[in-house]
Amino acid sequence: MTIKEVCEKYNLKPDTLRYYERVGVIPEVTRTGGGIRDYQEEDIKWVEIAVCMRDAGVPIEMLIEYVKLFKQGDETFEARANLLKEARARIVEARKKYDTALERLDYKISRYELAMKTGVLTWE
Amino acid sequence: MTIKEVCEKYNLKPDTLRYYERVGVIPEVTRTGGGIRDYQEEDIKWVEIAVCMRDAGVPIEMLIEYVKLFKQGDETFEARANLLKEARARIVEARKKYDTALERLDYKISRYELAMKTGVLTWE
DNA sequence: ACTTGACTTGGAGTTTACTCTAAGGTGTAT
DNA sequence: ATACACCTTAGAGTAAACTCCAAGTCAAGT
Repeated sequence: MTIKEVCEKYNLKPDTLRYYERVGVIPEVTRTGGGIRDYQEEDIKWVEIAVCMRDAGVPIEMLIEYVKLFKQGDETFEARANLLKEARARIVEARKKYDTALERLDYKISRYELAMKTGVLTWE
Repeated sequence: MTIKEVCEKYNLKPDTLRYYERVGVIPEVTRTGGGIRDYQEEDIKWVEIAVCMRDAGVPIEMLIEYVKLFKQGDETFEARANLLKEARARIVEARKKYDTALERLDYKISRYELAMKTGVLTWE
């Protein structure tokens, strides 16, 4: 799979994928004889993880750390698990804040709906 | 309430609050005769909204737009409601991605827990 | 009155995560 | 073999959201 195809699949720009590889968010991608990236299933799995985690706000640095540990082999199972647990905790925290904001927005929107009928905006 | 006190309350830096005011994320804050910020209840409400929305990833630009509309008065109820609805939709979308990431993390973590017992890491 | 610490402004600097540019190589269809 | 689109790298540039700095002002305590 070419870089373009992978980008289309995950809605990324080629520059982003090259950047991910360069800084180590994903391991080195398989290449053709001529040096052109040819993403294998394994490579695509890594892209998928990266995209999924980035979409949940996991910082680049954390993903780089994970790939680093992965490359060090089986000695790092625990370290990797801990890293994932930390990422998990962060996402749970962020999600709580999203819920708070949603509640607040729902209340405000309902007040505006009312105000659009009565002409008067009131709180609480 | 001084800028420092408000910052302590919401875990912000004074520079952040001044920045919010400067770019219009919150309206102008009440000042003492000497020109020093003295946050009133009303001012603090705005800070609270800003923090809450920022924590949910609502961009600065959107908050600025909201304050702009607010300043224009009662003609903008609908526009404000629409803005809030858009913010809401974005947060809902982002939250979905957080849920996906959490599922994925839970699966991975469980696999690592297993691997730490068996010594072998396997997927699916 | 004077020290001390917190406040003010305008503007420059930083961080994170891309995103673009220039100069050149690859590969496939005519 | 010659376009042509697409690929490569190194390195520079950008956007968003702060964050810091310098130079000066304000206010509370002694």
